[in-house]
Amino acid sequence: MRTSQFPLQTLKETPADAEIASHRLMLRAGLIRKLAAGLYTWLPLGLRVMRKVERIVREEMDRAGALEVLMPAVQPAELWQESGRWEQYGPELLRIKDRHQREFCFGPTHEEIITELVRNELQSYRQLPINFYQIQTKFRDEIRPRFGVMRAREFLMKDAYSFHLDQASLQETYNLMHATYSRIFSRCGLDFRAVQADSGAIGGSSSHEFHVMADSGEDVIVLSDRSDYAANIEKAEAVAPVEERSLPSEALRLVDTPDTKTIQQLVDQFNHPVEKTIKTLIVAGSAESGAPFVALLVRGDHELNLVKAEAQPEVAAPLRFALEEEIYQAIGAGPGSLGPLHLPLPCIIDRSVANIADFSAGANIDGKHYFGLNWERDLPLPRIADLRNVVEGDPSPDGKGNLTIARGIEVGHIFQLGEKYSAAMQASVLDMNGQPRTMTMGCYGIGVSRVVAAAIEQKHDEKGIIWPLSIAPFQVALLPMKMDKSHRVREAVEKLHTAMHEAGIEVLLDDRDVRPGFMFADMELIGIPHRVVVGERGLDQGQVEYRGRGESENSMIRIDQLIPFLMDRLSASEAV
RNA sequence: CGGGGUGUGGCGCAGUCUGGUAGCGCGCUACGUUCGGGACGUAGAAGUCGGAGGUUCGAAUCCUCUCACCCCGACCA
Repeated sequence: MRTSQFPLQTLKETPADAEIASHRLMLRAGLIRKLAAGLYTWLPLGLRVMRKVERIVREEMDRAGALEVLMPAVQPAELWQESGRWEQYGPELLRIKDRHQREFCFGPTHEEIITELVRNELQSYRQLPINFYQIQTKFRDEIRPRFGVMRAREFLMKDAYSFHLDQASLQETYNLMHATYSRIFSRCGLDFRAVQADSGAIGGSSSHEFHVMADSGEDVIVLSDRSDYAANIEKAEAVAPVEERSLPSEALRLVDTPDTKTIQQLVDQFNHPVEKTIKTLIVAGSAESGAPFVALLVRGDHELNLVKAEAQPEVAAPLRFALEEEIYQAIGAGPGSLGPLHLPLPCIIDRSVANIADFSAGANIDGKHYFGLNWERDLPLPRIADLRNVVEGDPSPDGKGNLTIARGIEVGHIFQLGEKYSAAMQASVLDMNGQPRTMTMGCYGIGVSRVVAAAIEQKHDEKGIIWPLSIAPFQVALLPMKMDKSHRVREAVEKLHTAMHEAGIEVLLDDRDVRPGFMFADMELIGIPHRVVVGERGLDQGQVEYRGRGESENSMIRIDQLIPFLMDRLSASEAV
């Protein structure tokens, strides 16, 4: 390919509304252009990258025995009503009507559609297990689309759905998909981790997310320093402290704290250790709790884990924090003065809260706190649960090592759906006894367009993108110096271009009439992994210059050795 | 949804407070000089100032409505 025939729509200036590196670079390198909030056009250069990711995904899914299908993007409301999600899904579901006023949605996911297909097409257990996948455009009307294609509304996704007669078969395919995803992201040249994830309301025994490691990632993941334990912080268990709770050593006292509304003020004003403070959070109670509100207690230096909180039977789902007026009405004191003693609400405390002695908490009277509180002396021990986010240094839940915290970009998610959709939509096959059996399902997604952004987020420098070879839009940039003036350079470059082409190398020849610095800057911005410069200087010695995108020094290569040299470089990183 | 902000050639911005008929940089076109790390000169093309209505002799600028986009808010006890 020649740049004269391939628009490099690069920008020298940084677009105003791009906040993170990948978004900026995707715009500057001319990979994408925004049409509207969360909607992007992929330019030729960007599409080449996305197609490469797609191809890797497709090859590995095929290799794992999955079968490609293509389902409609627009889906009838009836199927969503059947699964119950027409009501459950909020405004994120883009609902549309056709000319007959029939309701449809633009699919954010395809469980209903594949289940509808499979219940009609499959009749026998002999046809199971089976795994269908597609690579297709999804639409989710995100509250706040941002970061370019990282969190866009319209995006390209690979989604797969497997169907099984029993859990053992599902587990087998699940494991296969786990391995397949690992191969996919390895082949994409990314530093990633598979982490245990919350399977949410869907249930099921197992769920893993695949994260590309990057400091700008929106997800917090925790890793053990001594084992392969890895989990999303939403899921990571904060294990109970092993040491016994200390015995009470202080007397209970009620203290005037008129200017103490926050934990920080309590710590500062009373020189009180933050580990001996309690945060009392009021959330809406479930029908089961029998109370309008429920109190959740975590240590002052800890954060409530929303997923864990919502999972408590006493807590209403979705989780809702009480408003200030509601707190006054229910307790008679405002936030900032709440605590477990004389609290007229059901109470659940975090494991670490159960373990402190001589602690402080609000007195449920405005402007007053208790100090020297002790469980089982001053008040009974409430129900104990794991409610908090783990923090750096906490013991790993698998008992091996301590936890470290990192950030990641979720690019893949696999989970076991069980019978949620197959039961609701009556998708069954006849088993070996001729009896109908509801199929059990697995579901496996990869955000293809997000992988492109995540790769940039992980691999870039101040000059631009540094593509992993396997997903680079071109493998080699071929840059002639003063081609217009020098017949030798022109001849040499044309010969090399042809030779590379014949060797199957994806080469981009920069035949624009621009100054060298311009070419260098553009090729670095768009991140071509290998660069070959042909100039009079080198030709005098029968040489050309080579430099890898991540390198800072040139190597001189003899012209007749260039193709083998490049082939060597290209195959070195092909191996997985 | 609540709060804040921005809409002016393809991109980045000034001009708006204090009304007088639109400007800068990048990019683009042509020619010339240059050219191994985003060159320079000369000459050009390109904007109903987001939209609608109003005030005024006159509106990018003031008023009303509206649309779009961006940022913040989902831990606070």
